Amino acid sequence: MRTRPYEEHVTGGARIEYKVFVPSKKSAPAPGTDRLVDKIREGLFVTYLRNPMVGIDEVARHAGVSTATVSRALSGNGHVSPSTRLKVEASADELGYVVSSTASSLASGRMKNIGVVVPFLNRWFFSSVVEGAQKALLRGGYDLTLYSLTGGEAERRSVFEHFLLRQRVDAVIAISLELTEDEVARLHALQKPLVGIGGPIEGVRTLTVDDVAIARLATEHLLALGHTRIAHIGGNKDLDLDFHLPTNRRVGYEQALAEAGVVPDPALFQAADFTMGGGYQAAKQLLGSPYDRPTAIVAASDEMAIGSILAARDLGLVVPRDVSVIGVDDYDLAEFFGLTTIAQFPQGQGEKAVEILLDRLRPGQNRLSSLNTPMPFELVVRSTTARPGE
Amino acid sequence: MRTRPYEEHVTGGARIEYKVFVPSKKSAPAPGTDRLVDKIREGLFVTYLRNPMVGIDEVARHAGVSTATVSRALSGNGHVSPSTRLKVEASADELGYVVSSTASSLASGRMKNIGVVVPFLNRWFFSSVVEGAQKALLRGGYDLTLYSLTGGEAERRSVFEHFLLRQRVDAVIAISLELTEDEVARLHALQKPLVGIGGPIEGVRTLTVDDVAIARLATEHLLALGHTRIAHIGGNKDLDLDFHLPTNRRVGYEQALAEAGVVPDPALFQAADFTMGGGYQAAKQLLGSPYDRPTAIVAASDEMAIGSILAARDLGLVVPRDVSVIGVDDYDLAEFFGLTTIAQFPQGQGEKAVEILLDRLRPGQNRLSSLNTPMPFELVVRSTTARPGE
DNA sequence: ATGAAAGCGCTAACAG
DNA sequence: CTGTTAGCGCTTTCAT
Repeated sequence: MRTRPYEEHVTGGARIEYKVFVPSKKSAPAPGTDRLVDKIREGLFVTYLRNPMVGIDEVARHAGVSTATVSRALSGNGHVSPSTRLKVEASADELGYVVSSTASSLASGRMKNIGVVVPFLNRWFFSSVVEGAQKALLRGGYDLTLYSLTGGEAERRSVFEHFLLRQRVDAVIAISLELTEDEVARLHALQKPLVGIGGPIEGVRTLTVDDVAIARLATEHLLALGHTRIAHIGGNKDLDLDFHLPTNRRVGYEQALAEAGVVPDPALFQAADFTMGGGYQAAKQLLGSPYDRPTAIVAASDEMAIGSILAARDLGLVVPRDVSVIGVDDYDLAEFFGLTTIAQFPQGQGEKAVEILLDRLRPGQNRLSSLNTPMPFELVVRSTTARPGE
Repeated sequence: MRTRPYEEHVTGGARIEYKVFVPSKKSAPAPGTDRLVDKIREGLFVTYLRNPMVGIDEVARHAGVSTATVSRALSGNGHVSPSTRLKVEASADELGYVVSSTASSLASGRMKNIGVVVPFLNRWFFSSVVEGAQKALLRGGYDLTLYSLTGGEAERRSVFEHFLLRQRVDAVIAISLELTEDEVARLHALQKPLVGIGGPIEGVRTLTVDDVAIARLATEHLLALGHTRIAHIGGNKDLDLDFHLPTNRRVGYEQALAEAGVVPDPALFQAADFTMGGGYQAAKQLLGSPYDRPTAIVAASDEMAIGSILAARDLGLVVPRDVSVIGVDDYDLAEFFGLTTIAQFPQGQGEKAVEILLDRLRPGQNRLSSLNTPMPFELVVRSTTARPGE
């Protein structure tokens, strides 16, 4: 960018002369004159319209110090006397100086930016994690660059072979991604911290919920209420995106039964796809039998649980009188349906991941801690579970 | 970054010597040896583990040309003979060269990154728009930096006063944000293209759906089926985040009625908060009256429409026999509930916004086109609407 | 079509 | 605690 003319990037076609922002007190604003352009004419924006073009040297000159001091004062790296710091901050403020992140990054090697990779964005769990991460990053002054792998294999490759390698990010968070060895290798080659959420990845620091324990807790809740014919709606194996989540939840369910001395009945298991529609179908199947039907259902996700509730209603069964239902997630609609569930805290997971990363990024803090950090979960009892009818 | 030691950033605590990646064919891999570390030892990764540290000059030397030529060949800016281009590309590939985005940005002024600002991420509409934008950006080689304003006023200010000004983005997409004049001014001061999705912002190029027309279409569908007692569940005024969306949809509803010679009955309007729970309450209210109850409901969102369906069921009414329901959005669960709705295409909106922006960013293409681009919508007839009972 | 060289705007040794 | 200065790794003019 040598001689890029100042006018080239004017937005929206409305050219505004930022340089003429001097309050013109003489002409009192006509009443009702509150359109943007008028306000600008009135100079009302003069205090906060900053010119992104002022550089560190102008600030230095204005404050009567060297650029190095300005850098130190504004970034907090290195020692500056309180008085100089104040001077510099005042100058920067007055001139509307904002550091150029590219220049800063090139010189320092820090990007103040982290990459977040998700399989989809359009699902409650993922968008919640991202939201949590975003919030935590903002607090730390970091940007979040999002990579959603929705577009299939080609897109995925492009992200891992290109985008993540551009030296754009200080670290990477991979959410619910079963990374291939190839991808892990690339990420390691980046020499940047990496944390996964959702399932152990070999050689990667990961946040996981204990899916076995979750399912066990859900089942135990039902057992404690007196149920013994407890069905389970879980996942089919080919739901690859979440590790062994379906399997683990099934194991937890069976463990709880076993501990209570109940023999799991294979007829009481149904596989579904973690959606409401899937849960609906599965539940219809389960609840169809009028004699030997289960008195309770443990669904591996809230969406499937809600589907089950709707299926029960359509069969003329009353929840929880005729059948109790418990889910996992505590998602958006769980409360509306009064669903008893095991809450996970995806926002918290996002925040935690960021916390770990920023900690790692802080110089000197090279603690490696454990490779696997367990995340909390919690039984939330609402109104879809009760003691079984006599 | 002067003397940052190479080892400082090793990930996950597992130090791997990338330099020893020479295939050691002699020792045949022991059967079953497919752990990552072993594969690395076997040199299997040698072809695609790229060293992010190789610079443009190494490539230049390797290809026997100047760095300028490498830059031109790889970026596509400026002319390079086909043969040299090939040579350069081969060298880059072989050495695993990836341009440093910071250096490139600093020199060129282009960031290859655009900022996307959303009020929430955790809602179907927003995450869908973002997903669409992401996909389109990836195709164009751009990164997406996400700013979710979930955290309230302070966070919002921080984004507009700080993050967006760091010269990080080439352009900004603001989704469903009623920007203050202050914020618009700041964004304009950035001198970067800006497009809004969801509602006209003064002086900003915007993509909007015609909410009046949408509601009219929905209402006309019901009218055409023979309904005349048509209720509307809309929004209360203080749903500020979406411009005059609630009002506009109500206007469209009333227009359609008027055109059909039906006088809108104020008793047939209910305000709700666009959620399922809100729609449920509102519909109970509407459908509670046994005599004069509406035969159809136009809900301003699918979630409220689904709430209405559930309310109808709970009142013992059958949809669509006793009451027809139509929504707006065509969101996730619409299909499961068989909901007739007016589809919007949020992904398409995201893609379109990106398209406009990238077009603007292309040198020479300073066409300003219209300030307001209408987005498509479409009636999707499913099974919650039918002719009214006799 | 290609090369030489001057920056882009900042940071961090190093010296004082 | 502060200033001087040498880069960070590219892009782009200008000259050839």
